[in-house]
Amino acid sequence: MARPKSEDKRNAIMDAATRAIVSHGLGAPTAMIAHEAGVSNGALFTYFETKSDLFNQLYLELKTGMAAAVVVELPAGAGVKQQIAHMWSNWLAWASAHPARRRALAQLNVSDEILPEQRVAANQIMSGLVALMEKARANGPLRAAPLGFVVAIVNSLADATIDIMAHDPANAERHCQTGFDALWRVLN
Amino acid sequence: MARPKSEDKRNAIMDAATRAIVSHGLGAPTAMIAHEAGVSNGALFTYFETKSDLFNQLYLELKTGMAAAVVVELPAGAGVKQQIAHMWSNWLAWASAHPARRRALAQLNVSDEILPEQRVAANQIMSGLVALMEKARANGPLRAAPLGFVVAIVNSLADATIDIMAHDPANAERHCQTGFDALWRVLN
DNA sequence: CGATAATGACTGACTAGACAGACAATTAAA
DNA sequence: TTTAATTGTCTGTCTAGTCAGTCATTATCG
Repeated sequence: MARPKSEDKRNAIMDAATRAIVSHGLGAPTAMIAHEAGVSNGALFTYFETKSDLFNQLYLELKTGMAAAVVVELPAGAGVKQQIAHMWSNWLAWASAHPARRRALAQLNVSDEILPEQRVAANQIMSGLVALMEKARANGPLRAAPLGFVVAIVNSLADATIDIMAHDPANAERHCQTGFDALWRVLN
Repeated sequence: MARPKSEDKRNAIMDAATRAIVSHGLGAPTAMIAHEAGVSNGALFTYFETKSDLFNQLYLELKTGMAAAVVVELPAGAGVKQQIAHMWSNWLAWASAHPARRRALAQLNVSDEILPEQRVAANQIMSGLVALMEKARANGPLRAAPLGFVVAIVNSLADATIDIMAHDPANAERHCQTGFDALWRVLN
């Protein structure tokens, strides 16, 4: 197999792309990303066919990482409210710990660079979470609403909460709680 | 004196920019915008110093238009809940009537092309609305939260509702109501 | 009221720079 | 020695913004 590709370098490129997107948007030059990753311009294209390909893979990877973080130590036996609270806390903790990843993901989310099939794949990764939301709203006022609507609402509440936490970290804990209370009022 | 600038052309450029942003993001070439507006490449730069300037003015104009639409026929004497409901209905009606404007505004909102002073100006335009939200949450569970958090939550709920309405127009009326109910549960 | 001068909007070809991706040469693993 | 990763230069393309020249409009004259 001759010289193997290095997982480290791939990760370095991913990280560099994340940072470059935060600071320069999706217009960030590939040369900048490569340089930031400590890799030559050309090497980037041995790991990713095109810039668009890089962004699509990054999108999926960020989303996967986020989904994994959200379900960490989820109390399987606990009630729905407790599970949702746990998920909420994990989610916001992830966003606080990785602000760059979260912001890059937000940019990729609204971009038309991301192929529909990648979005579908990303949604499947979140399926466990979606099932949880499905349970949470089953007997509440949103029981008749489309599931997609519920997911969108939860997402947007999380985004708003994450924003205020990032903006006022001193009261992050309180904002997290406030956000959850609001979420629970919406669902029940 | 001499040939006056045409308000029509300015509007044509704004409209073209709106459409171009929706279809090609903020990377839409100025040449495309000019062409779409039926105006020469150079003329665009007699109306707007730079591309960034165009986007900043467009941002402010879209936001102003939205704010104006939201307060149309606001029942001054009515209770807070009724006023909020009216505002909500106006807001979503505006978004349904002008999907391109709404999507372009969303893109501009998350862009770093928009100068902070423009954001401040935009917020001042929305001040009447913000005052209304302030009243609505005054005795509810969010009474201790920062006003910015409340605004962000309302915004995000509106966005989620607008999305589902756009995606499933047949049930738009019902989704609008569901969204408002959720909003009211959050505020009270 | 013509005629002409002054103004500045308008045109579209042009430029300078940036960028994605290709490639020939080099290096390192197998 | 073979294979493939890696390098950094190179190229063709694209784009924001410029500019010399044109043309519509208004102001000011005799």
